[in-house]
Amino acid sequence: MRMHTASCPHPDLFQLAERLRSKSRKVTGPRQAILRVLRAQSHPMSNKEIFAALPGKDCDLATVYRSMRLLEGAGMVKRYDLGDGVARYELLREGDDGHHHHLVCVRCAGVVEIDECSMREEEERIASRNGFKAVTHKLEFFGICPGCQKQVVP
Amino acid sequence: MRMHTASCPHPDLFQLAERLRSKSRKVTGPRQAILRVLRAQSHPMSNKEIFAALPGKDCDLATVYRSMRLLEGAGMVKRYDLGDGVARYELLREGDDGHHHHLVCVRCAGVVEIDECSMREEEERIASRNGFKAVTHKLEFFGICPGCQKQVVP
DNA sequence: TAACAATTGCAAATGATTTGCACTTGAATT
DNA sequence: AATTCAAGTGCAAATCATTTGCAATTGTTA
Repeated sequence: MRMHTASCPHPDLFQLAERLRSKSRKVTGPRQAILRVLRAQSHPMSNKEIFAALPGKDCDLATVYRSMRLLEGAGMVKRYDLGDGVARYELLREGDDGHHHHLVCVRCAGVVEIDECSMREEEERIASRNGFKAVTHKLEFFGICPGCQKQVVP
Repeated sequence: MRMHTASCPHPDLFQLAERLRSKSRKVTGPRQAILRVLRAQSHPMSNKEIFAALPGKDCDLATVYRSMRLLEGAGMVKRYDLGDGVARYELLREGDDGHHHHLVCVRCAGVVEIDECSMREEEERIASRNGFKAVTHKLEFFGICPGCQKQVVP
């Protein structure tokens, strides 16, 4: 299934490579291949999905795992947890913190990107009410998508 | 670390046992022990934590896992995902769907229960905007608790 | 109290993710 | 262009949380 929001312009590969180099990280073949895969998707992808989408067997699955952790640390991708115990990643644009949410279909696992987030006030309220600092949140929505609503289920 | 909100009256063991029997589930030793442990806590507990809190080695860890899944299916506990890949459970009162959120300290992992939830409208908005039905959400907050703010960190 | 499905313990199987280690390979430097 | 070496990689084995097969046990019900 495919449910895209407006295509968002991902950074080009050259820029991505520069971002890596600027952090004294090598721009290796596997990393380029992985970034190319991520650029082609606007939805979160799991390590396995990324691995499977590599055109030639460009690298080992372990390298995908390592690369994603590195890219996350470098602030180039953001990790999301969509409820099944699997990490998923989305490429970030420079300067973007990637804070947004997802609407996941519980039947087909299709994902819709939800760009607005109206939780800032709520965070402040919760922070001050409980004496916490630096309050953030994770929020994901779940439901049944239009396509799956038509499906007959037993 | 301990951060309790007002103590909430958990169902008594007799009532819990009845709820099990009414679903033709056996009220076994391990299950009673597990329910006793859950009753003593008002914060989500992982399977391991529950297992460790069993007074005598009342049962196998696998049995805790199986029991928690059963209790979840029976609507007697609710499962929460607090961001580390570990399932945690809280006992529910009869008729309560247990929908609420948590404020988790990223330093000490202490948990504060957040009882209000102002997301109903947001759910509706997101449902209608995207043609989804039965939209729900998962939301958890993270921050630094008062205690940890005082700690000196390198 | 017999009869039986529901439960349990134990060990082995999963599935996602990480890691040890010896072998490459970018990229900065001669 | 060749040298150098930390960073990166493949592969296999190790972890961690969780599940499952199976034979033995135990609530419940008749």
